[in-house]
Amino acid sequence: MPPGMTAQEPSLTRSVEDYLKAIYRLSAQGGFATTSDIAGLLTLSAPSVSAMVKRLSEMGLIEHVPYRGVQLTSQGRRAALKMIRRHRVLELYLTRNLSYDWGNVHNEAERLEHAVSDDLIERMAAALGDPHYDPHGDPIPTATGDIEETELVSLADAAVGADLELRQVGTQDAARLRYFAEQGLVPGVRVSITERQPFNGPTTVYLYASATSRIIGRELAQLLWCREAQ
Amino acid sequence: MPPGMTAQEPSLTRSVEDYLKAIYRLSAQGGFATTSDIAGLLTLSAPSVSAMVKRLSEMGLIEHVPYRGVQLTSQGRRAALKMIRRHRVLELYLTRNLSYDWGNVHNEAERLEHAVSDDLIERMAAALGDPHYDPHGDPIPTATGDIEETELVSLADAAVGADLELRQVGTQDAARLRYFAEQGLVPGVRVSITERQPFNGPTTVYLYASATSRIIGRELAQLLWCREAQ
DNA sequence: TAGTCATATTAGCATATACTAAAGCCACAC
DNA sequence: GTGTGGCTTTAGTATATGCTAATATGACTA
Repeated sequence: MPPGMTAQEPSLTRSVEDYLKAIYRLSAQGGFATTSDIAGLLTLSAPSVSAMVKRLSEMGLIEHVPYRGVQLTSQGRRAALKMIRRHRVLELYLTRNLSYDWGNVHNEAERLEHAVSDDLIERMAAALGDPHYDPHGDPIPTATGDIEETELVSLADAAVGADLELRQVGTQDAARLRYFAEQGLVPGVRVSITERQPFNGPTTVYLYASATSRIIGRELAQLLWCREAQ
Repeated sequence: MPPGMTAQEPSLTRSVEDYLKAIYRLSAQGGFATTSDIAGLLTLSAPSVSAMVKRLSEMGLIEHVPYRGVQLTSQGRRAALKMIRRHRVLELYLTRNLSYDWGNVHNEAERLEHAVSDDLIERMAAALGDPHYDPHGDPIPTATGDIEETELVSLADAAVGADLELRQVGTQDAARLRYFAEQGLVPGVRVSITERQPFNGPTTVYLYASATSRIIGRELAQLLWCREAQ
């Protein structure tokens, strides 16, 4: 490539963009995103994910360790952050300028983020005064792909009623990790806190993915680090 | 279907939506849209169009007369007008609220029109004060699918520099029709007037599709009815 | 009226993406 | 240290959409 020329990012398909976003979320803490986690997040079958993982790997967007999982390459990370910027700028624009409320805005942004041009996103960002946070308080990556790390809160301390995304499980203990996995409490899942008993009592959470609830004792809840859901 | 329930329009793919729009434009004067006209407008091969025509026909969106061409059914026309409404509302919104100029706005709207929800379009239309015309002066169909017919101007009278879409050929004479077809002057093509000789002289037009120019005498130019290009 | 040529269609194939069913691998448990 | 169960991958298939090459059709021309 001649000097002074920037790499021409190939335009990605909608599916590829969705996979990259999912992998970004699942591996944000530096670990691997597993096939079944991705399948769960995108509501796809594991074999479909396996096939796509192979393609993404050949495209240089992810690193794949068979039977282990995947991580984004810097190219993949850049593409994922671009989609997240698009999503969050769109959510803020639709909320501020077209009276969407937080509940409706996600699906609209989810479709638009694949269709808008970079130019339109920058125009929207400029119209909003180059914002740093979306309507949910999540940080908006810059156009150059930098993002502020989000603070995490443990499930034991988060407010009742909060919509959360589980980001990190704060233990290496296999038994506990297995128990969490059995309960569907893995990084990436979205939960809502429905109740908490007084005097350091258990927290009750609703899992959107399975439409079921879980009661979690304080000791375990303190291990589940979450952030406000996107 | 129980009374009081409205028909659930199945969501169409991006390709299908593009075909319906093209067929609408090509058959706006009541005639048939031919396979090769559609292929030319969408820059696809004729066999690809043939295959899609078969599918659209089975879906009840068009009527197909083999070796003749196609026309929209009322269902297909409704879908086409919905896309045209989306396109024109988007163009106006982007122009008015995000500083797009007429030259840039078409491509952006072309992609967004497949991704926006009805809800978003109605919010944009409301924010614009329920407009009746897009930035090019073309009428915007209503949400219920009504559209005002556009005025046409003959190529002999349109201003030099105008960007036009050929909509209707004002003769039944076979020799003239054949000549127009040979020259690529068929309904749906987009042209720009580059020059006109004085004293009722010929008009020179540039055809975008073939990137060539044509010099057309006044008698023939008067038969070519155009509208401002979308 | 018959031949020729443009246009339309069919045949055969490619790619991207999804699925289910079957087989492979790994790691915990005993 | 081995076995079993769960997760991953492979095999085989389906759909939507595109292409080129070959064939079919129909309409003007001579």
